[in-house]
Amino acid sequence: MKKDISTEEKIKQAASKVFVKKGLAGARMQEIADEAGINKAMLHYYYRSKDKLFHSIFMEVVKEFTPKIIGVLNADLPLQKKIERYVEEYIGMLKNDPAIPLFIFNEMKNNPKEFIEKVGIVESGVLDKLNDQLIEEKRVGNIRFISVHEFMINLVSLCVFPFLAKPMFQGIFNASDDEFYKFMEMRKKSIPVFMMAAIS
Amino acid sequence: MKKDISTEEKIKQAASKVFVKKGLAGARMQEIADEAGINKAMLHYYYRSKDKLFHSIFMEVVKEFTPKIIGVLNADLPLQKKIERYVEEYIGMLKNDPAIPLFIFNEMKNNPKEFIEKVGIVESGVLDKLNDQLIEEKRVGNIRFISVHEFMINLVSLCVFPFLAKPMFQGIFNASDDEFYKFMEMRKKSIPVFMMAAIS
DNA sequence: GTCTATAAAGGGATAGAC
DNA sequence: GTCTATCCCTTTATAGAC
Repeated sequence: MKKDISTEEKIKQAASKVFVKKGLAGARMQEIADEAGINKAMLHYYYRSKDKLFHSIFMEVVKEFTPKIIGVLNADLPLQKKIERYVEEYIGMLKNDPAIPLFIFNEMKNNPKEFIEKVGIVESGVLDKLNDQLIEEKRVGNIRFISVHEFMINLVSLCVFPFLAKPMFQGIFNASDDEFYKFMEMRKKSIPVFMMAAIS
Repeated sequence: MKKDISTEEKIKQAASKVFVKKGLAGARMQEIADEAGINKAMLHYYYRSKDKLFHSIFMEVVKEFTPKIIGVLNADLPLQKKIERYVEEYIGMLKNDPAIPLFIFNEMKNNPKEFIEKVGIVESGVLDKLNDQLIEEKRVGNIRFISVHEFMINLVSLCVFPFLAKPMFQGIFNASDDEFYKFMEMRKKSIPVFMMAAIS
């Protein structure tokens, strides 16, 4: 931990690291304090309880993570380019933080209501532009019909699932981290091909 | 809890339910005891520790779950039928136990080595038959080339990911359990279509 | 704001009666 | 085998000095 950043920032970084790795129930305040290079009492001084600290971190992670996921969807790009950029960015981001999806899905499962209330619906309009685009491409005969929901869940599935299954994947194929990331690098190319073929 | 089953069986059922829901770190021995309708001491009488109980349950869940996943792969079926049956069975199974994938991926992340040692590699031959089939279909021109690894991870992604993301999905689209399962029922049809188009 | 020391609660594990 | 009572370590949280 660098000395030139504020204590609160040190706590945030440390807590984020430990919570993402261990989850709420598995994390220890002592471990977070150690990771931050401070002592436990400071954690309670800045955030009154473990729950509050967790909640704060969780929101921060989610809010940093979700906008990146939907940004490209509204870009003014032809469908194929949009898919390519989306996959490229999404997988690139996950290579830096491979544990985030499992973290989010877990804690969302443990507390679905709060999540929805606090993070709020990703405004229901985000898929509108993409929806129009799919309809238009279908009209001119470039693709067959597919609902925007199915399209999105398939696209996200193909990008994210391997990261969720990373330990199993590496176990079964006896693959190192390097090999796994090389595989995902390949998928930046193969997923768009797969997607385009699937809807053409 | 029924009275006509053995205590050990009651413990297994209760522990399985609680561990799958809460994970190892989040589960409480007291909660398992309550769920089983017995007291904590009995848990230690049958399984010396929480870790041992968890380990036993985890192995049981994995061993019951994985064979079903690979069974169809070696069936003697044309590719399309094989995909259809696979998707049908996999999604059908997950509708009964939607929390299993997250449970397995979580605890595998927490202890990847042990998992590999104990569960063992899903023998490296399981994909051979499917691999041959993909090569043959490519040779006769029915499909384009796709490695058996990509094929499998894509197929599994499309089936499993929605269950991992279930809470988020339901939150974003404000969907009830019924609606979610209806959506997955549709996917039993749409995934095979999507897959076949993607590789043709 | 930051520390040490300690309280208070939680939760896994065991002893011992029946 | 099953229970109650209890031990005792772990972990969260607070008090109080500096």
